[in-house]
Amino acid sequence: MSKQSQQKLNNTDQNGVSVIQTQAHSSTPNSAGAAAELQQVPQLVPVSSGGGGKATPPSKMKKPILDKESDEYRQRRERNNLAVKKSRMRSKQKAQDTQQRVNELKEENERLEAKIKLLSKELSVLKDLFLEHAHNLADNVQPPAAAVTPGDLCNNNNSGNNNNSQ
Amino acid sequence: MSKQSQQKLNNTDQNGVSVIQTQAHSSTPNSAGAAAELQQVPQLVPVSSGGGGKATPPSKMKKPILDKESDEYRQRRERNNLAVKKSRMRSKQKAQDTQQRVNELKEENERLEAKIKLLSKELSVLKDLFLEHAHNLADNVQPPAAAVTPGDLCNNNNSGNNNNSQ
DNA sequence: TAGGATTGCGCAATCT
DNA sequence: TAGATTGCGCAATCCT
Repeated sequence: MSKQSQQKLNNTDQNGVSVIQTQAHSSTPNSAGAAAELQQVPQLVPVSSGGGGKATPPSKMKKPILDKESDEYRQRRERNNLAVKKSRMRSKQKAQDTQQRVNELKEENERLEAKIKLLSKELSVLKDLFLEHAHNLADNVQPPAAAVTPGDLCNNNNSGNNNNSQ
Repeated sequence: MSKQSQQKLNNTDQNGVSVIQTQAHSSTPNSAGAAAELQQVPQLVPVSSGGGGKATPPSKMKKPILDKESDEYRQRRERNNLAVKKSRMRSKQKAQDTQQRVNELKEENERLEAKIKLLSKELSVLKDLFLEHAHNLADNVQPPAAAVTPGDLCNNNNSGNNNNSQ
């Protein structure tokens, strides 16, 4: 984390462009409070790309050779810098949100696991109770017909098992 | 995604340092195959920081004034660029992993929810069965003492409820 | 102190 | 045409 003013200048050569140094005007149109100023605007001079004119470009005729002095250039740069900052903030925020989501889901998982444990226990108790009761009945009374067969319950025991296939 | 060579130069002013342009030697010790060459090495000259000597610096006396010509500088830069790339790759990977984790946790959650549903249903059936049976007993036999009170089971019904408190 | 790891930032090429 | 992304280099810090 650092929040220091930083002045940079870079000359990107491209498509045959020579760079000539010029004294800069320290106008600092920076919105952020940058203290130090030291502009150095390299003068871009298009190097003649051979003898031919630039009519009917071979494939794609981009890069009208940007003039780094022009207001338009600076404006474009500034807008882009803003966009970049915005985009990065978003990206960061998103990453943070995703991490948060992981935490939430983990918690939820634990809750669910706990609930499953509880339900399983309840089921188990209930089944034991039922079986015991059924035995008692069998001992004390002779039911004319089979009322409820404990076997049905036993089937329910762990039928829906899930294999952790991973 | 773009993989184009790019030449840059920037002069960072700091702690009172003026920049004077110098003609560069395009030696290009770059390992990466950068086609175009155009070095512009700004000569860094320390501006006298007042009249006092720089003995016993007030706080931190860093920045021995980097010489952008030196091999050491270039080596440092290159190492740092590598480190940066590495760090960014990691960061990206991590973000990806986190996203993946979210997906996995979501799936797991669904599985757990399904299991809970199943268990709940089983419990419900079992309880109904038990209650019915208890009624039958009550109708047909007069138990000397209370054998099992169905109320106990009803208590177990939905005890462990969970509130989604975000 | 040295040196790798992070982070913020600007530029330019692309993408949308 | 313009904003959004993305790769990259620089420098300041952070962290060992």
